[in-house]
Amino acid sequence: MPEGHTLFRLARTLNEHFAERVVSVSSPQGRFADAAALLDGTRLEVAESYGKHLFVDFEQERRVHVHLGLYGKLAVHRGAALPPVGQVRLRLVADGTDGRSPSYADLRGAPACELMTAAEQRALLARLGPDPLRPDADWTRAWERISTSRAPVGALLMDQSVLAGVGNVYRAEVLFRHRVDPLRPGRTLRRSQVERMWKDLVELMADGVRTGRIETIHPPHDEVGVGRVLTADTADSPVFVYRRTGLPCFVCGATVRTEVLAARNLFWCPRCQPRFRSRARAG
DNA sequence: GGCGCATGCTCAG
DNA sequence: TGAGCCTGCGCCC
Repeated sequence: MPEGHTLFRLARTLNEHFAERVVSVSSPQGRFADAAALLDGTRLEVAESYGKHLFVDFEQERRVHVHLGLYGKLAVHRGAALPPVGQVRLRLVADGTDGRSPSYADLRGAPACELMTAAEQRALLARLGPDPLRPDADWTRAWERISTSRAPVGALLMDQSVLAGVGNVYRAEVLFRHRVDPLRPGRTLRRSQVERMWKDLVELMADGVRTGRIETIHPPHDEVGVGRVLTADTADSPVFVYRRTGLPCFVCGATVRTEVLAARNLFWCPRCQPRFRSRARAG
């Protein structure tokens, strides 16, 4: 599931296998062949993620930018490299002649796999909002965007320039956990509410890094599920509303709904997240 | 086996 | 707004 926690784990795994090692770099599929030839036989220094972006730094200030998009995959394996299967855009191999365990990694299906200069990387990072997985993240930058936007909060949470790393699953789940109407305009939210949602995302995404899965139900109930008690067996679902269209809400029993918002399927409970109405003004 | 959809994002129009 | 990327999965046959 390539939301931010997946990229964070991938960077960590790449470092465990390849950091500070001389690697063979190739592009069996051919679409990254020129860049691969440039990097081949050089030292991979470190991998790092920002939001849903992955950067792999090589010696001589060379770095590869990878974005997995909806269905890109990066598989890392221990052991000697097997012949590539399918369309392998990028392959990294550490053959073990350095005395460490041999490893290899294959990248498939990614919309972005490219060499990037330091200036290009800075420009890309400058477009990203705070990433809940980064300890130095400043959530008030997200608040500044949300509090001044008429756009629905359900669209703002998916906007990587507002928050980096949040995808469709975390969007739906955090809105449910805080009983927020996804269509509510950003600027009608209170600062304290956005702060609570941010802190919840920090914990939920850190859990995602630990487990490798998005699990937003912590039975029998948790403080942020905002003091609510589960009224149904949730054993078959790790989440409250994501992809549960037509099924009963675990808290109130109402039917979970779906609607397209910002070109993506949005899931919510119409009773737990009632439609926001701006306060009528006396006049 | 075929089909359609999916955790994302960019670009053309 | 729609196509594109071109993988993996669940579902249906």
